[in-house]
Amino acid sequence: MPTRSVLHDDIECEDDSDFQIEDDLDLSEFDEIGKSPIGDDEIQKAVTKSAKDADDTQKVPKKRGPKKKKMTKARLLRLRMRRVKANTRERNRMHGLNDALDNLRKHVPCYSKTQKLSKIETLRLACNYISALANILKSGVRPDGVTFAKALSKGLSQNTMNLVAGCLQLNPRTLLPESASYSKSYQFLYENSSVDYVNPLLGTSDYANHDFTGYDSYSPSRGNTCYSMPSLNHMPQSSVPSMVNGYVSPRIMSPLQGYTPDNSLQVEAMTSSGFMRCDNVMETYRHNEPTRRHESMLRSTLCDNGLAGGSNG
DNA sequence: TAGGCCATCTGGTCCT
DNA sequence: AGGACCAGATGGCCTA
Repeated sequence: MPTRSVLHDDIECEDDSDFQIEDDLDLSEFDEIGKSPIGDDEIQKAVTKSAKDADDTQKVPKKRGPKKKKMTKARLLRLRMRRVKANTRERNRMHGLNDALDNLRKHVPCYSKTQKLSKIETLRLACNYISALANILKSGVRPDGVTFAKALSKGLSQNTMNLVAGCLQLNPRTLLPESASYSKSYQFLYENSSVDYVNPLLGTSDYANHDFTGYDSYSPSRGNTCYSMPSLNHMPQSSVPSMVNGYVSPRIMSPLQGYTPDNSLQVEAMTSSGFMRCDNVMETYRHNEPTRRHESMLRSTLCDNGLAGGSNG
């Protein structure tokens, strides 16, 4: 049975003589607590509190049982100081925990310095991310963006879901169960495009030299290329990706879609040198249902720019 | 204003 | 004895 220590022992005070300051009390140990020295005011607070505690103990009626240690003011002060030290350690411990959590935030798909994920959402997203990646390894199948986003979003709050959707350049509605029609249009964009689409979160060798820990990585202040996303300007702030990772490989040409306030879909294409606006396909896709004509126009535009293979029909 | 999130304090427990 | 870890309580801040 291990001995156990308590920061506040059961106490019993007998008379005023208990409150003589012990001669052997060495207060020098209280000069520095943990890594951060405590100020005079903190010591004074501790002394004041210990004195109050000592006063309070006089009101406690005596109990039967083994005789408890006498509680002197000095002893109370010592315990109080011990408590202060423990508080400092606990603070530092929690800071370490938070640092680790911050580190984890940088390794999950949705990292933003401006819109920090909460602790619980960070842990949930990390779990989902690990599961999703494990499934990919296990199945060897690369999921489409919507499927991947849904896997990431399991059990997340709506705000975090929006963030995930923004990271993957999806309309947040695509992650809702009742959004089959939205998913459909995205499936078209991802699966039927003749361009070499690469899921932003499923890095390939093309991404080896890039940091995909978060879209902040591509902010101008970090010296990376910054692409504009005009068609996303009207999206709810929580859904706007300040920059989306994964679209930087020179060979990547990806259809990019954004939503206007009336929920219409616009399509742009993007290359390593920036967005290429496909003017002749900028007609809005009402209700997100791209027509054969839209598809054909998009393909021909991409081909004209040497960014995609020939038309598939 | 209620609820979510967070930092901090605190006492209990376990371990060395 | 003392440190690490944990969970409950509390108060502050922010947002819908």
